[in-house]
Amino acid sequence: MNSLPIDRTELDSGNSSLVDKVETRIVELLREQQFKVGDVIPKEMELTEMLGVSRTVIREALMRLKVMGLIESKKRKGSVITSPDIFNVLSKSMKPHILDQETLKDMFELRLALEVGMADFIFQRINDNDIQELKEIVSREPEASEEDRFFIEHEIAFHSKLYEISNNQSLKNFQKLLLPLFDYVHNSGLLKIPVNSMRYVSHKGLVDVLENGSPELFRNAMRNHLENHFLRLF
Amino acid sequence: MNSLPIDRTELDSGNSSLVDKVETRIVELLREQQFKVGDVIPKEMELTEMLGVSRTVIREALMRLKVMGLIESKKRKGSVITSPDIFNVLSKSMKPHILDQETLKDMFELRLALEVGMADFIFQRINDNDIQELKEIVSREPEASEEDRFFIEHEIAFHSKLYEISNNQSLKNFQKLLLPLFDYVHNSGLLKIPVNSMRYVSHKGLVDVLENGSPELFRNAMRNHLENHFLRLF
DNA sequence: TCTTAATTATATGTATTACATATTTACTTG
DNA sequence: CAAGTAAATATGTAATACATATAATTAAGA
Repeated sequence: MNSLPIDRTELDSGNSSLVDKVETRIVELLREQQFKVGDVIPKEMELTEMLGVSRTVIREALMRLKVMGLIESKKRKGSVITSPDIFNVLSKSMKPHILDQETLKDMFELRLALEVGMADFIFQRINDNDIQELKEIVSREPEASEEDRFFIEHEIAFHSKLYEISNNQSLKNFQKLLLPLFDYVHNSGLLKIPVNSMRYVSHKGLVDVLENGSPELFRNAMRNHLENHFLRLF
Repeated sequence: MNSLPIDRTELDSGNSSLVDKVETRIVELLREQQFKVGDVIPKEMELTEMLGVSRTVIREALMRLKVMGLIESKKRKGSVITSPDIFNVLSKSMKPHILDQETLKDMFELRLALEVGMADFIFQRINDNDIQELKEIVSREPEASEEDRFFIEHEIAFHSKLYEISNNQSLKNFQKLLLPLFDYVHNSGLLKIPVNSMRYVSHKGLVDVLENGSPELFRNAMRNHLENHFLRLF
């Protein structure tokens, strides 16, 4: 394996540092050479020689790839290509206290859109066991207007199960990622109208639709179930 | 500003390196001290003293925060807190040639769910100008079954406008992020049935619903419009 | 011969030091 | 007082040394 040294002339530069270039170059390299998940990439020292920069720079570039989830490094073994768990990556920058309000609101909306829109996947993949589980979850729910904290827990349990049924790992991860944001958004005063725990369509109602209805009916039911959230936004 | 040195005892360790701990500690610090967007954080040398580790380690930790978009660093000035553009962060790890097939499929599904689910936001925020623009886009579309490349461009133009109407920046960024994936997925042989450019509901049909219909009708129309994509998945 | 324990080699992880570079601040000089 | 120049400062890059974990190999023991 071979490669030309990094071009240090400041043609494009002004904003791109040496590490920037090296990072880009390494990613190019990995693609050119058709590296696949599981392959070990060249050692740090090999890269320093190939690109003609110090190990410090190589390490910072590799560190970035690591943070992005593109590689994992192990002592003695070197670094290997990994398929990034992109939502895990995202979760790293999801610090509610740092995200600006607009983004928080955006994410909140995104969640609502997803839950309404994933009806077809749920219907395609749901089985009798899932229905049973959902019924059990519903049966364990307390009567309306109990402990707030308690209420939210059951809310999460139910909706998490739906994500699970979707059998879409990225979607599941996305939800896990969004959960911590909700508390924050709920308490941030970001939404206009205070929360109203009365729901137009209950969890039980949703299960009924899942059992006997259609994706179309479910979308509408879910939309109604989330009515309060939508109202708070508009 | 003050802080105890990092605890180097390998209590939890086994997986967490020194940089891991330092990274966590710095984020804690920023939260404890209520740092807000725009604030400059302590200099690298201050941090080395505060935490009792080398500048190398501090730099690697800061580098991570930089990659996550939590800070930006400028020479002489130091590092300042920034509100992360989370989808820009995400785009960094979105290398289609590295993502595994399952994730690609997941993302494809995620897009479909979003477009069906965002009906309420579109309806809430659409205005007459938007309708006009959409009509113009539709009027510029070629007859069915023309150049494939051409067809896709118009497809993108139309759907991008919908995201725009949603007035949700994160959603827009998300779409921009997903676009490059589609070519890849389309050509990857990942989906079962070949693409069929015939659509059950046309773009013109969608605009009609936007003008005279309801969110509910629009969800169904969009679901039908995307029928081929759903079919290819199931 | 096979299993297990000790040894070694290797690549990443951490530390230290030095110098480069950009940019703000302060100073000098006309 | 303005303009240009020098100093100070914090990040960026480099080089080197040692620490540490672990894969690979070899040696020991059953």
